[in-house]
Amino acid sequence: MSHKSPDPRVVRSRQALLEAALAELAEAGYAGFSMESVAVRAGVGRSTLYRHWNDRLRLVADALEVLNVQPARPDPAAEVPARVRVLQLLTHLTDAVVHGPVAAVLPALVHAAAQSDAVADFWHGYSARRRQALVDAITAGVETGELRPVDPVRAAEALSGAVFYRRLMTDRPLTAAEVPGLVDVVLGPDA
Amino acid sequence: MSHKSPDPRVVRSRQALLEAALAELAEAGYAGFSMESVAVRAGVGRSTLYRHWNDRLRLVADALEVLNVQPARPDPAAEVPARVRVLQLLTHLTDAVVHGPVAAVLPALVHAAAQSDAVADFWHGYSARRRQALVDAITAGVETGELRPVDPVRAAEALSGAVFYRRLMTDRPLTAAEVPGLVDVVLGPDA
Amino acid sequence: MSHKSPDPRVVRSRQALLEAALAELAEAGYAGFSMESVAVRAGVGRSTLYRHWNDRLRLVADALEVLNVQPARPDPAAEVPARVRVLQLLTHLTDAVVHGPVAAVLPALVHAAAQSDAVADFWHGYSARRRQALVDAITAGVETGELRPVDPVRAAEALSGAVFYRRLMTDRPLTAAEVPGLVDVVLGPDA
Amino acid sequence: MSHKSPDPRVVRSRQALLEAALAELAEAGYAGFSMESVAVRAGVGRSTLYRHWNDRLRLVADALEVLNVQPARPDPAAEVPARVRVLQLLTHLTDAVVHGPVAAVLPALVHAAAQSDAVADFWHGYSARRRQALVDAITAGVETGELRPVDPVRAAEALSGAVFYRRLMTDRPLTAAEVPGLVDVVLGPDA
DNA sequence: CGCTAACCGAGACGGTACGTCCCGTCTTTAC
DNA sequence: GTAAAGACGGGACGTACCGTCTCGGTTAGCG
Repeated sequence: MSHKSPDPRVVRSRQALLEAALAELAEAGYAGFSMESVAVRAGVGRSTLYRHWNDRLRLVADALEVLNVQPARPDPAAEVPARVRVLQLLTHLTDAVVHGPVAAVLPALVHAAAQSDAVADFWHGYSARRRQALVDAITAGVETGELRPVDPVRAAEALSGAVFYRRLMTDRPLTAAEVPGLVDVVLGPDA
Repeated sequence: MSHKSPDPRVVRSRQALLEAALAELAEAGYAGFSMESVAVRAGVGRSTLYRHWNDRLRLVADALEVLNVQPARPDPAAEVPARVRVLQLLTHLTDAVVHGPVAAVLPALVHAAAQSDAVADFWHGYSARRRQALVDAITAGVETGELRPVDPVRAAEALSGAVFYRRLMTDRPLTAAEVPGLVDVVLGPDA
Repeated sequence: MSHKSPDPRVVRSRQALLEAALAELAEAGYAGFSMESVAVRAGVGRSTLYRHWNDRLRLVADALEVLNVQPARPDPAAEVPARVRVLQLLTHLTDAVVHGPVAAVLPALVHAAAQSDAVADFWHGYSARRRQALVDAITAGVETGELRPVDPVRAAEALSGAVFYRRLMTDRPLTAAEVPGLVDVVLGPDA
Repeated sequence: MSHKSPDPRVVRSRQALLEAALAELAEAGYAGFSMESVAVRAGVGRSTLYRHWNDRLRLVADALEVLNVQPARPDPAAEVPARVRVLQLLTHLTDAVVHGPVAAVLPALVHAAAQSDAVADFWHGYSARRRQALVDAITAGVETGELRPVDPVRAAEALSGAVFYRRLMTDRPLTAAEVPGLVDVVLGPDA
């Protein structure tokens, strides 16, 4: 059971590089993303960068893992109504998709995922986890009869989809004010 | 009365370059899009390419215009039920998003639109037109009472959004078989 | 026996181009000499330039012909002493090699002559004519006994050579004040 | 006491590039001198060339340093008569100017010196050193009374000048057979 | 506590693509 | 019918990064 304790220098370098990569991604976009800049930004030799990631897309994927923080699971005792929970989640997504750290990188991510399996894995997993929270909330609402009996998976896709659609295929991303109307359409109007 | 007929050489070059640019975009994505490759692909001198477009993004935008073909408006006399019309449109989109000519450039397009206003204009306009057909169909259905009274715009976004969502944020694009289920969720189950 | 009367436009173009070529040569040197610039300078289409000269070196050579004006032959009745005549010629050369129109072009000419037979022909001929005046003067002086019995050809080469040597192989071209000293060395001191 | 030992790769590249530059200069002249060709000739990446010299003229100047080898000073004990020494030097020059390594680059050198101070410094220095040997020999001869009392500097210029003149301004460079005649003219006939 | 192995930065290396400039040839249009 | 305009393929320019590599210099942790 040898605990290969990691060299602290390695830890330091990796950390600095991941942060630098994220910053570079946000600033320069995915096109325009330069390994050189990342290394400089991190105050690290270019060779050190390549020692840890010889694939720029893996670097990007790893850097994005840091964003991979789930919105807190609801306190099961909190007994929030399903519809409210859905509104919370969607409002959060609506915001994240415009102002969050992922926002800056979103179009690049969509593109990169089409080029690299590693990025695709990350991105699909990330999306799946986000979506799952929505599915759970809808499922709960359907089970308690609070919501009409929709297919929760399909409904979650429609709801999330609308948010991303407005962000990526139109010039006006969804606003918080429009979220209730969206929920009405998919889950039925508030009783 | 001068007809300023354009130099045929110019016509030939422009055409070849636009086609090449589209092919390059589909194959290499937006990052990885190389002016050099486009010129070679078009069998045209590199300087000729730069003579016509010294901005890669304008080239991409111009190249995409070729995709800008309207789906035929429905024959108003055809009297197709609204739900069927929606299913037709969505099934077509589901397919287009995976196999159509746009499919190949879709992720690149999303990325490029984030970099260039010209590309964004094209892409948003293109999406808006597609969406409008859906909005029209839903509106008609709601007016005749055939569909439940949803906000047609929101509904169209949810439906289109789901299709793009599955294409870009998951590893399993929506299949034709899943379309009816999706429509059930948003427009209510078939009576 | 038709006298192909020359198109006046052609005359005009040729003239403008030759002047422009000379100016360009003086300004940009032989390296840096651009056909494009010459055409622009002459206010003439680039194709017009190539119609008349498809070889840049021929253009240069032709442009230089304009400089090919002989210093006036001495009035034979003027009876200038040979030594004075030599001093006149050398002083003129000393000046021409620094301030004259040829001066600007001199190093380029030497170089170009090594690359192009056409330029070499011009340049060698030009030099020969200049030198001949010197040879004639020296020959006359030797014949009259005014100068010591030197080989006039060799002497002319030594005198001219010294002037060019100082211009091209040192950073201090020969000055007018140094000319008499030079003549002393080659033709013997003034009696 | 750090010996900052130079990277052997750098040494190798620089050496190869300098040789290639000289060869290119000899072959293509100064105009026609192509950085690209130099890199190819040296079997070195183009970027490596630019890493070391981003200025073509500095490259040329550096490349010429290799020619900068002094002709052996005469053995002072050798007691060669001044006239013989002069003949030796001039014959050597006559040959060097046609067949030597400098010969190949001579016209290019004259031109390049007019463009670049660095090249000019090299070239003028090089010429000065060559000339000095001649000046020394003549001075010695004048002091011993072996030669008539000429200005040694002027005489050296006339002698060297004649050699270069014949090489650069005529189509028949001076031959060894003509050297004695030249010396006769400048230093007086052999007693 | 000193040695060895790893990790480090610096940066050279051969490349590729960039966007610009000019080449010399050519076609088209205007006078 | 000639000239001007300018498109064409081509090639070199000098720059920026790429990903690989060699180089000494440090630093860590094991023995």
